[in-house]
Amino acid sequence: MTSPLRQKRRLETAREIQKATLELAMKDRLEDITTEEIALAAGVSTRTFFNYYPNKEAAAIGLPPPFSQEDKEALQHGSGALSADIKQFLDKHMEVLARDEAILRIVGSILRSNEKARGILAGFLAGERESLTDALSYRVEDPQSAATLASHATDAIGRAIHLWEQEENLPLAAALDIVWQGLIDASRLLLLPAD
Amino acid sequence: MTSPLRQKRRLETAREIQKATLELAMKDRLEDITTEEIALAAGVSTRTFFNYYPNKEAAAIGLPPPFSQEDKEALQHGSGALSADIKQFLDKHMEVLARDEAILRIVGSILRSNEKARGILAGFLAGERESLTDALSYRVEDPQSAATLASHATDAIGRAIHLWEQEENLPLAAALDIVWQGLIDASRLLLLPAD
DNA sequence: TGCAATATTTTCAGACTGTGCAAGGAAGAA
DNA sequence: TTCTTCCTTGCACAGTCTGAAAATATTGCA
Repeated sequence: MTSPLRQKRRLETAREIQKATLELAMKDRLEDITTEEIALAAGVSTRTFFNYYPNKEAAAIGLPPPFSQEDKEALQHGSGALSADIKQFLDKHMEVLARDEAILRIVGSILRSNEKARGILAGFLAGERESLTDALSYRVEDPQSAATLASHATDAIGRAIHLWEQEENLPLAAALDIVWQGLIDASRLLLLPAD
Repeated sequence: MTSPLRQKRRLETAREIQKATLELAMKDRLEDITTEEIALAAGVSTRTFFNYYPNKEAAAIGLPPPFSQEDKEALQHGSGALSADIKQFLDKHMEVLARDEAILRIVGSILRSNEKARGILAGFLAGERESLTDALSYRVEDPQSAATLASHATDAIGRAIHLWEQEENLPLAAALDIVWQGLIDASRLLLLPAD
């Protein structure tokens, strides 16, 4: 059994390595940095680096916050309008993401140019989406609709981050508001009959 | 200038290499195959392999068909209900994908377990999504809605393929129909007020 | 405190990936 | 044919990642 102290230390080291990775990646592109440099900067051996992350792209992404169990349950048992409840769920998650804006920005820029990093994040998001689908299945009978909504939700987060990266002085929460409105409008458009 | 003949030869070789990659990947997992083995099986040198694809994951994915320019223009200038026109656009694309069902199935299974491959495909899809967003911008004023719809569209394709992989005897086109219906239903759910 | 058990980090060796470069070969153009 | 261009190849080399075992550090407990 791993003691809580050790788990905490592990998380700290993981974060140290991510920090070192991102700092180096701000000067050079991630591709031009070697794992050796990162390990050196983080103060661990190369082998230890690989004990924490399978590759430097994963190190750059770090350990993104998963959807909160509590929030998922709240969504599951919510009784408001579905769209309002989902929006609230996303707001909560955005709040968590906003705690590490600096990291989010750098990771975002890396994701834009690095396919491998995108793939790793996509894998993580697929898992999150699945867990969200499960939660939504309690409120939506049709599995396809539940899956669609979960997909819309993770998508909205991604697009909100994208918008926030582009627009100076637009807070994350506000970016989500805009994206969300776009989603609602798009839904309306999809239900519109021909002119 | 590259002569048409050479371009054709190049495409053929690219396909040969993909074929060799997929054949080997059907026995072993892609991770356990070396580029050397693939090159040998494809009858080219390792160095040539890397002239065609930057890595074995890209070789497995090959050159996925992009959205047809013609179809995008038809969507752009279409005058039917937006949802019907998008659906038709997707139907057309699915038809193209269905021409290589065998490859699609193997690639699908690889994508499920291989992050790097996912990343490569994600990058490709991001480009396609962008071009679709441009096309939709002619019919939808709000950029967010256009981006949302484009995202929904590529998403639907992905989910349709996923469904088709799971359900025995469900044609690709039928899978898209189901997924699309889920999308429409989800749109309706999002516009619903609280109970 | 100090020992034993356990977890972590490091060292080392080695297989595999991916690129630059220069030589050789094949197809198309003149 | 001869020239040109593109493609393929072999070779060398830097970098990635893994397995195994030795060296350290941490924890729980006497």
